[in-house]
Amino acid sequence: MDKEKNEMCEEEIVHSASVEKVRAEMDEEELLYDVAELFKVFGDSTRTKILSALTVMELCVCDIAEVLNMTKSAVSHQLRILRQTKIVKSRRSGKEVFYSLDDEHISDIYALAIEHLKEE
Amino acid sequence: MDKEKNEMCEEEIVHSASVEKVRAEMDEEELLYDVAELFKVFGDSTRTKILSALTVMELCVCDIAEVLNMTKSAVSHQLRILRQTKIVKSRRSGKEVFYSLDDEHISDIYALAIEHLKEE
DNA sequence: ATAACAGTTGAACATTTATTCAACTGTTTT
DNA sequence: AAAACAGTTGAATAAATGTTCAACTGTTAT
Repeated sequence: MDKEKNEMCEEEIVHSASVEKVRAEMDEEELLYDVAELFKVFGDSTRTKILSALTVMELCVCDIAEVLNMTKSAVSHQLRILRQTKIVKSRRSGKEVFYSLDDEHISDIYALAIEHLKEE
Repeated sequence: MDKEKNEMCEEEIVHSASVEKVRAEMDEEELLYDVAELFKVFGDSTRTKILSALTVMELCVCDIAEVLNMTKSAVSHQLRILRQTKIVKSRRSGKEVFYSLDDEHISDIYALAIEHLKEE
């Protein structure tokens, strides 16, 4: 069943040439989903705080919680997301688990955003 | 009222030196909120699709809706977010409103993310 | 003036997601 | 072996967010 007139432009009225050109030249849909997923990870202030802290030095969960003034549980949940996306890595040392940045591309993207925001 | 023992590390056990160093050297909290807000805009596949399409060429709302196979309303809502954050700009031409990329820093960040994802 | 179309907007709805809470694992110390 | 601590995890709750729907504005054509 077709979409209603009110919700979709008529074939004739749409700039068909533009639509076709864009469809041919824009990035693959799958890649664009991945881009969104990647940025989603940075789109939370708890996680940007964790990343900023880890830019300074390696830290255990307890120290991150102390720096952010949050519970270990909340921090751990966010660290799991950062670990799963390969943005941070962890190593155990006795009872403690130390986290550090894993991906340098990520630092570059992060730094570029900071630079952009500071310029305003 | 203090947080419960179970939820916050004891002062003595936390690595106080690390915590102080990180607190002194990490980015300002306000900046980190802004970073998160900026990335949040890229953290949605509808918006990454719109940005990828506008990288190819300027487009009216109707064409974007056609390319993404979405309603004009849904696209317009997302365009508003991109406009408010100064990532895209618009110009009216008759009945149509054309959108294009506004900020080149943004294109750089976007390109860096694409590059990162393509390398894997 | 009226109809038709492009686009916008607010409210409702559905989905996602961050934090809390409680229970759990693993390591060290006594 | 038991207690103590660091960290993890799943379920529940609360908050944020994307899409739909319907009504609206603004422009052009009849």
